[in-house]
Amino acid sequence: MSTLAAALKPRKSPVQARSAATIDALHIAAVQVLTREGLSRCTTTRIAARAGISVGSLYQYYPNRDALLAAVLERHLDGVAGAVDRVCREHRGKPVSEMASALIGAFLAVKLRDPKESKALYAVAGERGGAALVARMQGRMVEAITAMLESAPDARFDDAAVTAAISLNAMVGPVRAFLEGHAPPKFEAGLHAQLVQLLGAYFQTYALAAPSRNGRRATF
Amino acid sequence: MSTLAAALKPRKSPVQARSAATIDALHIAAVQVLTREGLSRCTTTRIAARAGISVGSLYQYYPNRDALLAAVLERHLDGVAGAVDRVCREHRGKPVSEMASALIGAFLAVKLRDPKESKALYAVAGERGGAALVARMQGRMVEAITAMLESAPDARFDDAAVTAAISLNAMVGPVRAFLEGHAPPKFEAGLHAQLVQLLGAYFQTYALAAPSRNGRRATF
DNA sequence: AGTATATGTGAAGGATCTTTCAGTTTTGGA
DNA sequence: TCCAAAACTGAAAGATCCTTCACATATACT
Repeated sequence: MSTLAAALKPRKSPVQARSAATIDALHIAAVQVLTREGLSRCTTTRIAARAGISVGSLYQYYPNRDALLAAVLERHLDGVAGAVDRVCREHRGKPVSEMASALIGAFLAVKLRDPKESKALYAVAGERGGAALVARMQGRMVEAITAMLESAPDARFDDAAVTAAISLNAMVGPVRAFLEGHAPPKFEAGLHAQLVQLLGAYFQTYALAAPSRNGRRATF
Repeated sequence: MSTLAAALKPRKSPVQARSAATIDALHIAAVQVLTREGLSRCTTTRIAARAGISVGSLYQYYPNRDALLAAVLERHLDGVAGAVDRVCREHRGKPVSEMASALIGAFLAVKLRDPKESKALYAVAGERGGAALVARMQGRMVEAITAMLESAPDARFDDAAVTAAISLNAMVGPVRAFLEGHAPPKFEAGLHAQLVQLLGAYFQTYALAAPSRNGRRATF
């Protein structure tokens, strides 16, 4: 384990129920301060105050500010990656159009469950510790999507990993734009449908020629 | 003009050639410090030192740190939006497949011209002043793409603005993932081709039925 | 009840950062 | 050459912020 990684690890684990509640309060407060004040003003003092505890308590569980923020981000990303993992496993062997629809549905569901949290954590994801976490989680998701794609009965991908990475990020882009507030008003209403159309069309590009239907291997 | 907006405006304009050089040096130094130290350690003192000038000079042109960073971001985004504006105007009336290819080519060209700068400025884009700038530029680009899409002879979009916004961000997502380093190794090689395939397929989804070719109105 | 352990407290030291301003140097033109 | 305007300088004041630590309180268990 590198020194840098160690510097972001939690300091000690909760034993009594009381401390678990404290940690929860810290995570919630961190997101709140993040949304209300921004990353630069998201200080340990403010987080602790909002959580209703003292700064000292914060430092019993996290060695520094970044470690706390990283923990909050990790919990969030873990939820997202978990959801993607699950759908991908559940849709192996299904037609690619179903894969697209299911993947998007699951991703949107987790990301939009708590939009404020999702939005706030983008700032953390850009920092030193956050970038590494995001990279790890992206890897996990790409792996899951890749495995799903390779199991498609109606398509063959020459490099499923690349297709998976493109798909994931083609989905991430619009969702992020929506969460961050850049986006025309009618954007939200059509988001799900448009993403399904986008990924659906992309996947069909790799479709195997079907005898009865007029599916075709499109080239651009 | 709001007080907040005024607080991010440059303080005075360069009169002699010397000061224009100083401002350039500041912008370059800001990006360098940003990449080497990260946003939180990207301080006025460090930027000035790297630029080879004193802190006082910095404050003659920008009222505060955020104003400088916003100016750097604005210059960058203006370049990107300008490039997109241009291609979109040049490809009105062309088939959608050409639109997709050209749009992606232009976007990739500006964004990858100086990858370090592009990457570094993501952090700035997330801050208070940056978000507003990004929103403005996104609006400009979406407008340009919308106009282009509506001029397509071989497709009809029921809501071109939404399609434009989705397209833009479906492109932004993967490019950002690449620049930030989350991405499998073979990602870069296929990035351009894959994006063309992605947007091309998406646009074809709105294609008008062509009498001679086997273009079809796909539904998912 | 008594004790060991877990948890919580918050003032204060030390480290940056931001921003100002009184004074110095450079430039362009008379 | 000489001066007024433009540009530059950098030490220092003021404002946070991070983190620690000596001490207080709560909990679980005997």
